[in-house]
Amino acid sequence: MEQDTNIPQHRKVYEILRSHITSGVFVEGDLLPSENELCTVHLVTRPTIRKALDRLANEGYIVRHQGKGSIVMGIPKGAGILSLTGTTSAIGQDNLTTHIIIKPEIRNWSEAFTFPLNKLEVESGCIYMERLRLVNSKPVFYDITMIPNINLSRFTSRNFENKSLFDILRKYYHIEVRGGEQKLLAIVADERLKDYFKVGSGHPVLQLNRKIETNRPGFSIYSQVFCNTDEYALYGTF
Amino acid sequence: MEQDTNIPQHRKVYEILRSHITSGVFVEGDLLPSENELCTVHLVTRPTIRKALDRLANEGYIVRHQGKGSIVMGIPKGAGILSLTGTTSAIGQDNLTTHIIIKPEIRNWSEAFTFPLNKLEVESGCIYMERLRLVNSKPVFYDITMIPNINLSRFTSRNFENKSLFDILRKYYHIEVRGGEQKLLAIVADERLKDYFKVGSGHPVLQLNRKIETNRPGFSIYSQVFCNTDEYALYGTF
DNA sequence: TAAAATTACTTGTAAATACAAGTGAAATAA
DNA sequence: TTATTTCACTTGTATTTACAAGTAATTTTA
Repeated sequence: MEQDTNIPQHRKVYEILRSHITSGVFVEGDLLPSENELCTVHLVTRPTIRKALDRLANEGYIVRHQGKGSIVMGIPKGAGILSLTGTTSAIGQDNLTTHIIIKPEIRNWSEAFTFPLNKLEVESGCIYMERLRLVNSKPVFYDITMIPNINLSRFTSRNFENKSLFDILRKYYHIEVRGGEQKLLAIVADERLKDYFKVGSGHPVLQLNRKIETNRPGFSIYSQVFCNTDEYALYGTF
Repeated sequence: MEQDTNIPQHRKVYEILRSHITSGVFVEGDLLPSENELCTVHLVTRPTIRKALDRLANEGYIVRHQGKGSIVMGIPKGAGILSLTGTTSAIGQDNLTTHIIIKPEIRNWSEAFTFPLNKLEVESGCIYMERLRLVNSKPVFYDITMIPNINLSRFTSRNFENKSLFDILRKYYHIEVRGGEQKLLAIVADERLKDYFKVGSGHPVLQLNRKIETNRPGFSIYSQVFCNTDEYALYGTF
């Protein structure tokens, strides 16, 4: 199964400390054991410990202070909608309701919001859906999602009303987001958006085209999000 | 001038190699000199060289292959304006020209684009500047930058025409971007933006308010960027 | 009592050394 | 000629050692 050997020590220490932070053994503000303490605990030398801490610091789990120690920062915040997690976590799930405009259905496609598709993606077709997201009962997001129809059994019959698409992909299909590309524009609302957002002519709308890459090689999710930023600006950290 | 001493060796090597990549001494696909060669050139030992290369690899300037060497990847695409590095690297420096609308000057401030300021920031005042960025001779970005006037000697007399603000902060003041927050909206161009972007009434414009945190605790850079996305969408990876 | 110095920690930098492991070309053997 | 082996070179991991520099509590001194 897992080959303990072959995995470098600094990596093991990193994984252990990281899990201790994500699981709450250490919480924000805590002081990590000193490097020398970690040395004796993990039976390695300081450069090895420091390599593990380097990575944790780089990823934002800890902040190090000369003379004081390593301070735990907790799980690093994502970049909200502008980064990994999708619209749901950008707002806070409480006030977000979802209306399915077009239920997940299988369609043909040849390109996805200006992103080119590879041969397998084109041949497989896509699962297409449209959703309107309301924040405090006001329509704010209108999004079109296209997912290659590769190895996603029973996907179209699932319920997306109150669940995050990404949660479902992770839980049932072991698909996790790794990164992606996005293009951002400001446009004026067309007839459809005027209707959905209940706004007048010439209303500015933020458009976001995204290609979201996953841990499955060659499997990307494509989405186009329109956002009425009148009351809610798109917020993110980086 | 700047104190050579005090700057760690691995940092100096990093800066040198980085500048060699960004300035085109090494181009994409090139093989960097081997670690041992770099040792003899820079008169340091391998761990020091490796620390510099670690950072270059981490930031995407190079990719390392055991047994082969370090391959130059060029200037990392990064998340462009949506992430760390600012507008300059979002487009590719070649086609970007900068017009200074308001030269860096010291002003009073009490808030920064809806971001609240702490007491020290308010008391210190800010360095204020406005710039218009042209991509292929067309005005695309209009940005207002406000930097707390804390320990930035001779800052207002520096030249920002063709240099990245962040490069200057890093090189001369050892200030590095660590992360930040941003708010994104779509608006319609006001009189000023219509004038700068040479667009008509009702033209949609993307507005980006950012608070950019640095390695100096409590020292943040605030910027407001307006972007005409007619021809150039804001592009980023994550 | 209050300021200053000491001290015992912490992380930061750097060298010297050793071996493991991957790569690719040159030398060797079939 | 072709397949194999060897070898020189690359980066990866890890230890040991040493000192610098920042922090904070303690001790000393005024």
